[in-house]
Amino acid sequence: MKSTGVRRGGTSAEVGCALSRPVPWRWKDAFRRPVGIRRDGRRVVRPGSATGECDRRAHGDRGAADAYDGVRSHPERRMRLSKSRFTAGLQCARLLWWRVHEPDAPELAPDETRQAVFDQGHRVGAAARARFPGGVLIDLPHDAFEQRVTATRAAMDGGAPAIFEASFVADDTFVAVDALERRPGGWRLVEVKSSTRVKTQHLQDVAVQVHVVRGSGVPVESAEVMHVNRACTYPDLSDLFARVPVLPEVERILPGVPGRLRAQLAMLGGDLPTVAIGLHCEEPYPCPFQGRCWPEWPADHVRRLYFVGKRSWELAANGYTSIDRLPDGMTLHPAAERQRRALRLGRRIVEPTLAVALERLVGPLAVIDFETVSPAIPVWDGCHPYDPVPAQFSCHAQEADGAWTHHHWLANDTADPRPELIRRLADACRGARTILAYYAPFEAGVLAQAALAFPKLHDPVQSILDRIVDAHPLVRDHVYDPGFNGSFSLKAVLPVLVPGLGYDDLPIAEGQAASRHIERMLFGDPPPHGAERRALRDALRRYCERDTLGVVRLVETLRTLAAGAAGPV
DNA sequence: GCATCAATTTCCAATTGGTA
DNA sequence: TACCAATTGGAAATTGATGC
Repeated sequence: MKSTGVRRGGTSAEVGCALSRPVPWRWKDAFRRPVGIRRDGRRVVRPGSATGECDRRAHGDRGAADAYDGVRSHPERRMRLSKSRFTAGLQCARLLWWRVHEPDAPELAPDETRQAVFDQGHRVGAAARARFPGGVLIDLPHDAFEQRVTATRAAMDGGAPAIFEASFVADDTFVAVDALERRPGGWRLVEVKSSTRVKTQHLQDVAVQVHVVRGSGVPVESAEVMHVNRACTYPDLSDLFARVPVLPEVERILPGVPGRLRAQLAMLGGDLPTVAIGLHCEEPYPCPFQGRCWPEWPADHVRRLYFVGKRSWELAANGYTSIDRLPDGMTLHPAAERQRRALRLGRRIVEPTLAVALERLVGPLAVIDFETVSPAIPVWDGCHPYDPVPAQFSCHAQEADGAWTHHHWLANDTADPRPELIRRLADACRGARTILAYYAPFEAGVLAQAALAFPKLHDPVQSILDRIVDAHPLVRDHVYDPGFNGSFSLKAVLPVLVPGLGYDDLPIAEGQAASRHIERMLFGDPPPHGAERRALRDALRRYCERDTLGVVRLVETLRTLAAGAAGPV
């Protein structure tokens, strides 16, 4: 919900910046229209309200279109839009233009993480089909439009109770409906989503399908979003899906669909359009072409302000582009305030409070890290869709003499990994008085859930939870280095505070990639074998080990910094 | 994609303050 | 005293950052 900037019960919030007495800065003050009305009736212009550089940059065409004149000069193909193109076009005209005119753009090739999301979606889609007995799949090549439409008609005429990938064309737009279900009074259109709830963008998705299906002469009497149901608990998968009727909401959107389709087709007939960058670059989905439209944000740009989120767009639009030029009265998150000070000083800030915070870390220490798998369709007892289940851990544990020993375990088959993992982890942490994890709520949550599923594991889990401490606030609440670029994630912090200990040298360098590889190793069809499997397991071990070693070195660095900060400045 | 936690914002009702 | 606007404070909802 977007803030209107006006509170209930009065209009005076509209004139806040010009009140005669000082008022505390509120975030929304930065976002109101650049021109306000003072209580005395005079117009005021807020500072920095001239055309923002943000807008000027947005016009920064890179001439990419020129390279594709050849594509554009081809004779017009009649069928230009599809369901996914339509929704892309709703997000941004440039995104749609590039998708159509430059389909082989490297930005459009899914990276490992996006591919994993798509794969998960395909598995969910296949499971959804099993919920429609007797359904017929239109199993033809993706781009065989005419044959698919013909096959769909044949299936409808042949009395199929449900048709998967039911294909239709109208208004130069092709859609393939996930499931079209025969009903007494017509047909029910079902859109399958691997999300756990209906989202607003799903409604547009359904709307364009209803428009095209009805435009093909097929009566659509209801429409549903069929999404994954988090309440479902393995082994009972009978309620894996929830089905939500959405036709009333969709009917409200439908009148606008033909105009949007026409506008998109007209836009595609022209040159690359100009669109200002903004929030739509990130919502509802991060645009793969950000690299073409966005400048390289300087270290002091408000885009890099910690905890700023989408407000950065409004700040920039109102002329506030530099963090150190934000008004002094603007209250920031304490870490963002420290970031602003560090940028103004041009150096790292270490608060004297760091030493106090480090006193909590009573040795011997252990540092732990998990890698998890979160299948949309649960596979182990007591699990719900997307529950993260630990399948690998790394632990650096301090011996009595202060030396570090590394412990590690990685699942190797489809058995539930939790009992074995927790037994080994409890062993590894036996001598530790403090157990550190970076962003410990994640590890703690995963452990607590395992104890719920396996009551026998309660005691070892509780013993770990009693000693666990989060390393993340040690950095966020006490240290800022301009090299952090507004992030306190381990991947942002470690290369700055522990130079030389990054992730660049590792074949697997990121948690989501690790998760995807573990899933492939355990459930792949076929799973990797032989040398490939050994290499994969080695890469996973090295990644997880780097995370815990990183926290070990990080704590050492923090102790050195704290000792320096405690002395005379 | 999802979950969690903490921070922030919004909402709503109660209270306070000013004016007629 | 009645009324309205402004302020306050707590609850609920949303957002942002982090993890996978």
